[in-house]
Amino acid sequence: MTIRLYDTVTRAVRDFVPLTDGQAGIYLCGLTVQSEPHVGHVRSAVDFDVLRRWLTHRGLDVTLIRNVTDIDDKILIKSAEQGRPWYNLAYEMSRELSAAYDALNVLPPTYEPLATGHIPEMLHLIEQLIARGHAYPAGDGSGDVYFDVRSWPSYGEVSGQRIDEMNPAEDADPRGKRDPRDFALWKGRKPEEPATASWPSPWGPGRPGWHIECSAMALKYLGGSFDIHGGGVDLRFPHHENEQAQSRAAGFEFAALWMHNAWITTAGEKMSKSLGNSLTIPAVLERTRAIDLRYYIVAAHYRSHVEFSYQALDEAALSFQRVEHFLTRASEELGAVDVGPVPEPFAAAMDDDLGTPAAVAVVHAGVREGNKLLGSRDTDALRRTASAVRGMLAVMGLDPFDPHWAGHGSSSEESRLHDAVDVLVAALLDQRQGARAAKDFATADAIRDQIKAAGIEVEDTPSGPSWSLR
RNA sequence: GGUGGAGUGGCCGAGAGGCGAGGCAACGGACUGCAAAUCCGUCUACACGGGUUCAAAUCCCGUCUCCACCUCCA
Repeated sequence: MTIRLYDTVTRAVRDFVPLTDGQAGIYLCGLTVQSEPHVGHVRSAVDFDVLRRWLTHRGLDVTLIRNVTDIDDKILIKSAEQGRPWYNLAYEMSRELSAAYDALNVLPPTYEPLATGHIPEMLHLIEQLIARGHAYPAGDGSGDVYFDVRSWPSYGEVSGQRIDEMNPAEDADPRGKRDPRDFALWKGRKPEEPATASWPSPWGPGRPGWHIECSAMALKYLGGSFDIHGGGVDLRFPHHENEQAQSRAAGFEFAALWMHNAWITTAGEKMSKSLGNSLTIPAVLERTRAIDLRYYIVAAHYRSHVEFSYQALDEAALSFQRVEHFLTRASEELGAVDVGPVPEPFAAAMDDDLGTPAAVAVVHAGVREGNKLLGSRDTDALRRTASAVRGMLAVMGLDPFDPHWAGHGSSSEESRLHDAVDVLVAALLDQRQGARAAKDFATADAIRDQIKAAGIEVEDTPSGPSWSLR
């Protein structure tokens, strides 16, 4: 059993060999909390949650650090537009983001550090870089500090770009840079920026650049070398390129392997550009259950670009509900079904660079097999199959019996409502059964239609009729 | 200009030299009083043009189209 993962830097699938036996350290770039999270935003959290769960399942002790960038140009600009403190905007959006993650059953990371909580670590790292000759304070009195890309020969290794081939930002203000590609480690405070958004430093008051934040937090919580660094493909350049350069230039090994998830787009465009807020997580969850949305995300390979559409989402929901329906039927027949061991083909698919599409196909094969066993005498085989299906779903964060899902949208009030509806529907179904027994099918069907009109589907099973919301 | 990726059946989406992923939809059959659910079956696809090979969706050459990144967007 070897887990193989695609490494962006070497552009190949590699055997995953933990730096420390039995452990895995993962740093995942979280979001800049400047607006409500949309479907695209949560993909990396969901995909890396699946990675984390799988590594854990394989017996590794996983440390997952996912940061929150809570100070940044956009936060300052937006909060100024909205006439409120930047930290209030960042905090509110951070809470929205946590709620979205939680709704999708993304396990909390080991720790979720805030950029603003790690200024001393960043300052220390910048000082190390200056001491080693890889960074310099701007000569223009701005208080900025830049990384010197020309001083680091392997600059470009993460994104495969060569400095001299890069499109120089021709309209960009060179400020005090030696090379236009040099990036800010520290940004001197500008007069129009709020005093609360600056911290003292050896180069004057200011705030950290984006890239140094992640390096400092990764190094603090995972050490100088760790196993996996992840994020969305867009972060490859410049963010991850810069993280790698500055961390290695400071003398650390940094990440052994880089993973990047692909985008979810709408109408061929980045979600952030299109349609304003229509695809925010709260908006999507108004019409689609969170577990169905998670299935939609997980059923695609993490490195595949997904073109979001409600039609595709609804199809995915039907597909998942088929799986869920089987487990419901099986547990009605067997009583509680355990989270069982996963079948070998499933494990092989997951080991192969998190092959969730193939893994999902194994789930469906199990469902088909299980459906054949429903109502048969072979309850042992049914139990084995059902618990395997549940086990596979659990490791993808999609176990419908996970109490986590019950915690969302199923309050005790809702469960009382369910019980009340059950009594009423059962009474109607009794009437229908009576009509059926008397071969009065017109009445029986009228009752069924009446129930259906209320949005409830009736299903006749060997053990009698049952109902479910449709 | 540079870097990376993609084009697969009605739809979504895997795979990456030879055994028809899977799902959704449709159609046929079984089951059912009729349905629903379920099972069985059908729909044999890989942008285009060449080439390599016994064998190409998969490798090579060329072409077209699309996307992302090179701007502090997951």
